[in-house]
Amino acid sequence: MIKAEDLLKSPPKTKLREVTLEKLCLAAEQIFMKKNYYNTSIYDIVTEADVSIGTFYNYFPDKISMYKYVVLKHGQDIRKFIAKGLSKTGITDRKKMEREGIKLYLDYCLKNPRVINIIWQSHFVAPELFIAYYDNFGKQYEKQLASAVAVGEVYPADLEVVSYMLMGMSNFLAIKYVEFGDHNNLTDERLYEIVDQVMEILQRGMFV
Amino acid sequence: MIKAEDLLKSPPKTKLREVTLEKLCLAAEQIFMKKNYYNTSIYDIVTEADVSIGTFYNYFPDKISMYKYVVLKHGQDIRKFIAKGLSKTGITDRKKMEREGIKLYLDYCLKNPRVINIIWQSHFVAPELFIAYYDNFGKQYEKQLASAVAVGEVYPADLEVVSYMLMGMSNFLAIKYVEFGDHNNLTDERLYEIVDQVMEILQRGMFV
DNA sequence: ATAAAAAGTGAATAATACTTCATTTTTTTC
DNA sequence: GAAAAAAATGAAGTATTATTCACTTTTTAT
Repeated sequence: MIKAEDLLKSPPKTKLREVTLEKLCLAAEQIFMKKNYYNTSIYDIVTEADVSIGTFYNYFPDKISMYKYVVLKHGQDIRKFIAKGLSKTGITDRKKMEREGIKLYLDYCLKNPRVINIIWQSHFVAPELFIAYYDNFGKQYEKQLASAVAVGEVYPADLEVVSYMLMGMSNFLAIKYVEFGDHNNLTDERLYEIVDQVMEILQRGMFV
Repeated sequence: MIKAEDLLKSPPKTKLREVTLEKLCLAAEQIFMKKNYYNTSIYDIVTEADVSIGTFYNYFPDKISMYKYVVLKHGQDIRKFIAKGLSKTGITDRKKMEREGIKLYLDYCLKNPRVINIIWQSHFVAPELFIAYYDNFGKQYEKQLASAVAVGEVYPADLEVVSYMLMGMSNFLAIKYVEFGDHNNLTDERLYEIVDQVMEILQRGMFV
């Protein structure tokens, strides 16, 4: 299993090294998202980060390693955001949790409008990361669903299929309403309406 | 609205021009899928197509136009495949149609294992195509759902949300079972099991 | 058969960008 | 505060590749 830290030329031990690494990452994130991996030059990154080209190679062995580093970090970020958001509410009812989870996911995408883009890029910049990302997400989903089934809150089913269904739904809704549309126009009420729609179908199905 | 034909340097009027164009497209499709847009050089394409570099520029003004051409053609292909497959069955019941539609979509992805890949690439190679593709697909979905609502086969709902939910599901299942897994190991029975799982949830929901 | 039009060719051009490394600057240590 | 270690620098090397264009070959039309 690939770890973000293994992609660095050496682990940041000093304060300065930490600061510069952070500058580089923020810049890379920014530009990888705005343009894309292949249209982003190292010159672009170091210019935005306000360091020299040599410095870049002081931290990462090559361009692809830096990209992977950023993607892995971002994945951690989303998961943390949702996990924290969920635990804060104290909800245990699975249906309410699902609702809140979808809401939190869309929220995150709204606050970081291009985050899906950067993760989706990995689909063909570094496919193994893409697979690992959704595998991971999916497995966690499955686990939670399994315990919900155990206490009779969710119908027994092939939970792998169910988790990919749910991930697909959330992802496409995020793409539609955050990326396609003008996400500044997406009010909180509208977001709740969308989530409610989804929940209604997950509750009683779509066919009469 | 961008049309595939407008991307050609001139419309193929002679037989020879049609043949060479087809050779180029097949080669490009092949390689764009195996590698990706940015890792594919024009030299790669013309070598596979067994023509010269000059010939390439005889047909397309540049690399991006050729890519767009291939994506647009592929989009037409999928839609035709599903529409034809559906009309052949003669089904009118919306639930059965949905089932068959999802099955056909996964079938298409199985037969063209990297087709999602090439369309998803457009997400950041040519975002306007990506948006148009799903917009189009989604609108058609909506229309069909609307008539199903009219005859009382589907619950009234925000059909835009519903169609993106359905597209997201299908896409992610295709990715999971066609791309991630070893798609040669995916039997027809397993495919039907997956579709049945989906339908069960769309029928009665997932929450007890 | 011949002239004109269409199609094909590939060497040369031009531009971009990844990466290296010898040197300089800054920070830390004693 | 001097020596050593860490970090930063950016010009130069190397490589790739999209695109052009003057020329050749093939096809079509008369």
